[in-house]
Amino acid sequence: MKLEDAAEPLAQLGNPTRLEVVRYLVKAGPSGVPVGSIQKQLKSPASTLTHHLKHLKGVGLLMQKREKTNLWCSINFDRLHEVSDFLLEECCSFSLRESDKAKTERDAA
Amino acid sequence: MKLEDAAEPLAQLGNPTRLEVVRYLVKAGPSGVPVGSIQKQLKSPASTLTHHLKHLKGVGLLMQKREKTNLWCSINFDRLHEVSDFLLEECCSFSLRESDKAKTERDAA
DNA sequence: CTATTATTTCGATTATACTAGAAATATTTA
DNA sequence: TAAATATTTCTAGTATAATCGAAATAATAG
Repeated sequence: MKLEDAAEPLAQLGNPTRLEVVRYLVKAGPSGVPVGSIQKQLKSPASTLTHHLKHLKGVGLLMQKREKTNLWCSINFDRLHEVSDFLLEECCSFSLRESDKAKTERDAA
Repeated sequence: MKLEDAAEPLAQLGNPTRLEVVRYLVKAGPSGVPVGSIQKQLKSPASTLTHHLKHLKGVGLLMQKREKTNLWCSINFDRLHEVSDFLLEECCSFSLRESDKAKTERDAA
């Protein structure tokens, strides 16, 4: 995953309300929950919630599927994984290099 | 790490310029680099960069240490790890529960 | 003390994000 | 078709963020 592609999802996850939505959807699992359930859970006005869901959908973190009157929302686990992987690569890339350096130093001694 | 504590660092990482700063600092390792090096690398105006560094410092992702005329910046690896761990917990928590559910279903059969 | 280099603060501009009520739309049920 | 429920769009106010030049400050070297 490229930096430019990681920045947007990270920014979206950086909003407390949206992060709560994500946490709630992760707990809900692949089947997801209707918008209304999220609304009740977060006690958020419907229009505000719609706004946030649009953002999450926009960066591919959210999937939606209509069934009867309800719109079911679920997390795109793959996408969320990509983002966390990106961060993990970023913050662990030095540790790896450090190990190499340590090895190099041992070899030199 | 609590959701409220994760949202702010995530938001800061969500800015492309700051994410580049972070990536550059990760590559630089624990010793870090002076502000001026980041400035040259990113070709960012000094005042803009200062602004972004202040943000990263504000959420504990950046550490600074003066030495002669230079101000050396380095990543707080622990903090960055905390953030990526938070995301990882979020996106993996279901997989775990799914395994449990699958086991439960097998047991029931 | 002066000059030099590094970095920050100030200030102003412009852009983007958050919030939420009211009205509109969509979908199902009676 | 009418009523009920779920969700979205519209709209607008308010707040926060990004940008960067110019001037100010900090730290050292000569």
